[in-house]
Amino acid sequence: MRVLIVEDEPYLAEAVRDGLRLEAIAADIAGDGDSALELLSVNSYDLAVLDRDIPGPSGDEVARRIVASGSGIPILMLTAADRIDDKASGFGLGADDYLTKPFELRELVLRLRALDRRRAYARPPVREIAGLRLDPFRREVFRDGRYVALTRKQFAVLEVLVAAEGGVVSAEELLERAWDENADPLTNAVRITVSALRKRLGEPWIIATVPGVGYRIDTGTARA
Amino acid sequence: MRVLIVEDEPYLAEAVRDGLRLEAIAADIAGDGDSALELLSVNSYDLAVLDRDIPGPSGDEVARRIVASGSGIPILMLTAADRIDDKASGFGLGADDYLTKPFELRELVLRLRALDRRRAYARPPVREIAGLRLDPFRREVFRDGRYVALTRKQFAVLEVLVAAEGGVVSAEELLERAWDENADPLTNAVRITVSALRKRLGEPWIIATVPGVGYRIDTGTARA
DNA sequence: CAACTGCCTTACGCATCCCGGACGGTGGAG
DNA sequence: CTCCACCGTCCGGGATGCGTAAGGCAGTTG
Repeated sequence: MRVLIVEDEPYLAEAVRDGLRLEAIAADIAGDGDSALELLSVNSYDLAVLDRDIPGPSGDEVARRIVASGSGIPILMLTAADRIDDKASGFGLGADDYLTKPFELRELVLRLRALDRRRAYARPPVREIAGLRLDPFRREVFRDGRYVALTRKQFAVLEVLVAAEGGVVSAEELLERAWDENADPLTNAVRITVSALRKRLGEPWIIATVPGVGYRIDTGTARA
Repeated sequence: MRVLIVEDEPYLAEAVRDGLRLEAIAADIAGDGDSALELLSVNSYDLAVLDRDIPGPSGDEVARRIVASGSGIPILMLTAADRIDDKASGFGLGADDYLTKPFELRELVLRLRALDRRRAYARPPVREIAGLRLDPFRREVFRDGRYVALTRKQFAVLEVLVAAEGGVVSAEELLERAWDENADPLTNAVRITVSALRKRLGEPWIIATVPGVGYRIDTGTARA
């Protein structure tokens, strides 16, 4: 489990990190909103712990960005006790849990584990590959962070391709997985759907054709 | 915050009560198991502090009853130091925390506050998502802070959708959860209710249709 | 009993999706 | 160069699924 801690007070942040380390939870620290957003874009985290009151973009703003990114990373908000009335707005921004300072490290760990479990069990994993993010639970697809509306068949086909993690999938296999049993083997439905998919997902094209074999998600490794 | 103290030694009980009062925590005292159960049935408490060794029904028995009542009131157990080996059994009976005598008042307060926070988290009576606030207990719904009157069915459906936290819920699943067993599988009651819900909740529409799949709360991640 | 509300079935309009057919483009083999 | 296999894309009709209006039935209230 890997966590991003966004907290502007170094002493507190490091104390939390050290505590989490004992629980085998890896944690990175961002001291302000900008570095938080940068770290989020570079690394992949399972959870985010956000102090609301930080330099640069506020904790609220960072939370909004995380939610909008569609990554589905759960957020635990930290706030000073005297601002507890902000609780509603915190949840409204997409925070999944809330903790008021001062808090016990033990409790933080419990909540983080709870959030991680909830994410892991309740939701099918969000798959990411080559700038493509596919959320089976919400049935949403993002290309480079932008939402892409897909039809049912298009989503089904893309789901199979993404599940293959860049491996080649034959037209027959696509037919078998994304269509029901009684599909005409010599249909060109696959070609049409793939064509539509490419168009919807925009350029650069992310679905590569392997002549005579099938299709695969282009992860860029094959490009010169 | 209101706490029930179950402790047969009057001096200790009152010392604790006075100490808690300074922390703005209201406390009632029960000297034995029977009066504890009576007070629990009459008043509503946020927490219970139980001495294991009391006259009448034991602390263990009282704890069992509290858990069985389904009220979800967290329990902090007190025990003499020489019986610390009972710790496991105490937790087994549903105690949420544990303290051995003698203890410092300061520590008791800290633990009570922690328990109260955890309770607030463990069963959030109010769910919030995307500007929607839903109170299952009072059967009330607010959209952006404004009250919205809903019928029973409408509320039930919205409850399921909100519980899914933005995930897609199929019409079948809605039927299964918001209607009783004998629902016609090919009814369009769901569509009618969703339609009415959308109208009641006003614009912008907060329930999105995922064609061929189901419905979900629109958290806004799909726009922008 | 009358009026009302909540709830569901029937029915219909409408948008969208899906796929067969046809056509054009491309690259390799002869 | 010509042929051919394979692939991408446009078009149009049929099918599907969704939204909503209208009416009836049951339970509740005054």
